[in-house]
Amino acid sequence: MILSTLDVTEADELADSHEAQVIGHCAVASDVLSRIGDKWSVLVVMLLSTGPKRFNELKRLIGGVSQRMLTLTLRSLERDGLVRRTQFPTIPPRVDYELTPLGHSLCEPVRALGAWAFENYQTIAEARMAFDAREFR
Amino acid sequence: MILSTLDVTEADELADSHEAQVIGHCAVASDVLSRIGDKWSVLVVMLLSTGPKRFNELKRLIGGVSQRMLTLTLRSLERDGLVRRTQFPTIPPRVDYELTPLGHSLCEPVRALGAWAFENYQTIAEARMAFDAREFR
DNA sequence: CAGAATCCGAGCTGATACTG
DNA sequence: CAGTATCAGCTCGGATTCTG
Repeated sequence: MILSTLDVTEADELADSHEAQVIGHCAVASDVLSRIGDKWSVLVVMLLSTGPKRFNELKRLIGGVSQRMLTLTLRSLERDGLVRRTQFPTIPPRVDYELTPLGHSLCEPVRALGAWAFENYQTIAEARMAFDAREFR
Repeated sequence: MILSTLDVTEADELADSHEAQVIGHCAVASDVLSRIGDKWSVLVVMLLSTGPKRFNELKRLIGGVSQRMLTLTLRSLERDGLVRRTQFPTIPPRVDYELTPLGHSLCEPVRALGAWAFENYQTIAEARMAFDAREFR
């Protein structure tokens, strides 16, 4: 179970140290990150932040995702209560996906991280090139 | 190459739409997330935010990490310019890891996400249980 | 102490075909 | 349209062993 990485025993053992709090706090942050850190979740959440979308609409917008992965991504977002799925029993079937309030609240910190990424990804790219250049001496 | 998921052709094709910007912006965010969204990077960065640490010191503090994964995590953080590695040619060898200014700047948005996680992970856990309960009807 | 190298199994992923 | 089912390929990650 992902969200119980920090079980009670471990927490108690380290209860006093300052690092324990850092670890505890970050274990939770880490779990959330590994949840939304996959290839598609953030993309989906951010696209849904502008309003409800249908399945194939998302698929087209994202572009590089297989229908299998989009299904799995949406299902796990729904499971975590970030996305609400509404299906209309029409023919052909129609399914809408939209963010829950919880999903919307996630957008803010994600946008903060996105802003950081946007400001620094060139620096990162340069650091990588410099690093890789030193590899081949 | 991770940071070029959004290549120029795609960017041009979608240049006008509003979603294009969402996608473009989020592709970068997504790359960064998939970079730090792995199991250990955030933990390492946050631990280093309190000061330089040695290899086995980090290993002990984190607890559940194999030395292989810690090595790989540190190396890729170093490659991205988030961590500086300093080795002292003593016997036994000693290696210090510390955050670069770039690494420190990452702490802020990550902390924001951590705060969100801390506030909401119980809600998420409940949503999961509710979802899983509905599975078995 | 701080790794590098190797092996190997579990799990993620994409492609493909099928369904209501 | 919006999925499900199945299978093969590949990557990830842990355990173990070896080195300067």
